[in-house]
Amino acid sequence: MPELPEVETMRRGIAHVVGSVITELHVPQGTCKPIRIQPDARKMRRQIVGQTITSVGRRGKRVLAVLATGDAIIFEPRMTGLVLLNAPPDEEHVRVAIHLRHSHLATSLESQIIFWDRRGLGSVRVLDPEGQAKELGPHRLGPDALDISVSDLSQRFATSRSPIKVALLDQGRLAGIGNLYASEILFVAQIHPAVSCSDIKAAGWKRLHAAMQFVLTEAIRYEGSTLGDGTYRNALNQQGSYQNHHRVYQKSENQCLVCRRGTVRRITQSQRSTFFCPICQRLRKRA
DNA sequence: CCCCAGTCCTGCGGGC
DNA sequence: TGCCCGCAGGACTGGG
Repeated sequence: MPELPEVETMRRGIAHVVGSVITELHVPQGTCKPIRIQPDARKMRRQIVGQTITSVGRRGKRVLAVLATGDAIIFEPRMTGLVLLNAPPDEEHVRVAIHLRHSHLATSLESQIIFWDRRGLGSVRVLDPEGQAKELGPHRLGPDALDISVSDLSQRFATSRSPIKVALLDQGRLAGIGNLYASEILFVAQIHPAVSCSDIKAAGWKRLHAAMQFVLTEAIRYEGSTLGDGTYRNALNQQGSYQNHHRVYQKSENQCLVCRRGTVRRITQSQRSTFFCPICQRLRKRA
């Protein structure tokens, strides 16, 4: 389930395609239901083949390859999507292959950006600047979790009466956090996941902000989390290792690593699993 | 506007 | 051995 650290790792993994020219677009017709492609393969091919990639970026949980025309290819992995350089885990779930010529290299190497997706909930779209402003703009997506300031964070959340864990998943408020990192961040911030946003005080927003920067940066350093199903991979089809450093996620019944007294609990919030330590993360905090 | 349940989609593991 | 069901949780949709 790629979240900010996994998507940032994918972005970094394909970053050196900047300067390359797109020579071909393949949309294989596999056995599984096709993913969302916009526009259709023929129009997309017309729009991107022959164009140079001028930058590779990230917005929340999406990877962007921006072309010299100003158009951008937007990869949205959702649950099981991967943005790879060559080497997909298997052929049957390759959804899009973008062939490149590294024209800036004397050797003229060829390679491909591959969008691979087992479950097929992800999408690949090419949007012009107007479409990008509409789909990625501030009214659709909140600020990136690695860019937001403490004051902006508290202002955007404090008026909500939702539980903080649920609110953190709202990409319109804040972009990049998903189910796994929401639990990890709240644990480090020592905030109970069921606390209403409106009950969090200034000190709490400060801790949450610091924990968010800390956990996301740490997770990027370990190239993200490859969970038990082994789906998530970096651009070279290698596993991340942050799963070895999780503090609470999928650690129900484990002893808490910080207080050594509490037992990690799993609860369900908005039909999603949340993990926390009931001793470190009290509903009523620090009287 | 705000919030929640339902939906999409595939692969895996449990129960019988 | 095979089948069905539930579960995983990204983002979107419809309804209260």
